Amino acid sequence: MSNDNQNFFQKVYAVAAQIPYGRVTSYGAIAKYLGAARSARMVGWAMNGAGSIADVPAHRVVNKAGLLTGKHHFDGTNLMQQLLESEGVEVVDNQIQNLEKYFWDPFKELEEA
DNA sequence: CCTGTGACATAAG
DNA sequence: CCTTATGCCACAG
Repeated sequence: MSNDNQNFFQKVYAVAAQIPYGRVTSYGAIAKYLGAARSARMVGWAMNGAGSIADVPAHRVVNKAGLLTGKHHFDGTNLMQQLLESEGVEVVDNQIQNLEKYFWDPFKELEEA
């Protein structure tokens, strides 16, 4: 099908929208789940458009290191961190603590679902 | 079609 | 720890 390309953003939104409360995932994980592990940047970019979509909690998507690299795209300076902390996620210096504890793996969570 | 870009990831200095 | 460089790929103009 030729509509896979266009579905890329939709896929990103779909996965991001399924991130449960108090959980986080990485751009690379989503990208890989979508079959485009090298397109992690596209995931982030998709999140850029996600800012217009309330169903997509972009603040739950961080980089591989659990670092809030995308916080600069949020309204305030530490809004992203506050949102995560509000969900029970420990965030210190823009970095998620105990990432493994909060990490939400689309493969594990969705495939086994 | 070509160029620029980007919220990543990894490597190297 | 930091910055710089490269790859990678899809979208926008």
